[in-house]
Amino acid sequence: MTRPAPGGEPMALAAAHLRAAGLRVTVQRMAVLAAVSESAGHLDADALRERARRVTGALSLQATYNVLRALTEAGLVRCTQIPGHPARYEVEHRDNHHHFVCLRCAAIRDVECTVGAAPCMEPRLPAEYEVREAAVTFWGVCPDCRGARPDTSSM
Amino acid sequence: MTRPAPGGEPMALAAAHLRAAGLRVTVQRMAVLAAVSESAGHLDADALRERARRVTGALSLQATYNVLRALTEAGLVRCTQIPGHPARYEVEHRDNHHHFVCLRCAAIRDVECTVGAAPCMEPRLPAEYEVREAAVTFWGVCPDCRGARPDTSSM
DNA sequence: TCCATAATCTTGACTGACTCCACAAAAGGC
DNA sequence: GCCTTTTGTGGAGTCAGTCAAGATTATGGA
Repeated sequence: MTRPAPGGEPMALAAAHLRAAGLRVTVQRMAVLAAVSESAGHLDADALRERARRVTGALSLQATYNVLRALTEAGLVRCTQIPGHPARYEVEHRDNHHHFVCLRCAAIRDVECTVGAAPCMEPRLPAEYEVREAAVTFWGVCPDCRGARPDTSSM
Repeated sequence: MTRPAPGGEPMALAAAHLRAAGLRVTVQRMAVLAAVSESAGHLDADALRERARRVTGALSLQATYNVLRALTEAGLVRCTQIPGHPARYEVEHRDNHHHFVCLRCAAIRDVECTVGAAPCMEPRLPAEYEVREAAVTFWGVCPDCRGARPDTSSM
């Protein structure tokens, strides 16, 4: 039996990532980062807090937000804000992918870039505008929701 | 002197639009719709309420939200939700344009479609996904902000 | 023109997501 | 191991938006 700590390897990995990013290594940060990594992505702050608590025991909501902001600023985590829903977090892969959001269940699914590596990065704007990022969000209905209820909504 | 009502022609126009959309014509609705039309677009509910109040005198925030929802559902107004900012409204032109958002001052500017009429509408998703809309948001720095402060932020 | 009725507006309380603040706790360099 | 600085905690507060109930008002028919 060689389980060093609750959370095991993901925690060690998280610690390494934190250190590499020049962040202080705390139980809370490891736990939250591990939670983001382990989930398939797209969990909100509260869900991540719940998961992290399995390791830390207690974890304030404030701390969760602090950690997530630190991780986001360090480039370890990507924050996806979908209008009308709490912000969700996923591991930063730097692949510039986009998102499909289900209008019914609000599920999020990653979508590969439609065109090349940085799609739609050539808006028709005067040169003075400095474009740094393009976020594409596809709105629609996911297979699960289509199956459950053919199509009642018209929006 | 033939000024029929405070607000004048825009109000009459708004009334006509409301009637055409099958909505009841109320002072509040005319005032809000006129406010959306007169502004260059991209005002939030509170700003629109302020403008509408010049005509209606009093107007509750709740009524403003009700009216904006009715107008949006009727297809007269388009609601643009930028993560981290209150929802903003503009007249629906059905031209499928997108938005540029300044990271510093949060100003919004319309952007013509990058490719054809419905850009990026071909995400690499299984056929079971029903895509209804694609929203493209460009994040960057507007000319005003670049001029005022060369470039201090790195985000 | 008046009236009945259903849609709309007002007021006030409430929710959810997130932030601010001050103090306590802990990480990491010496 | 000590000390400085960064982090985390708990509680109050903010902001955008919603819910609910009763008062008003637009609209179609008599």
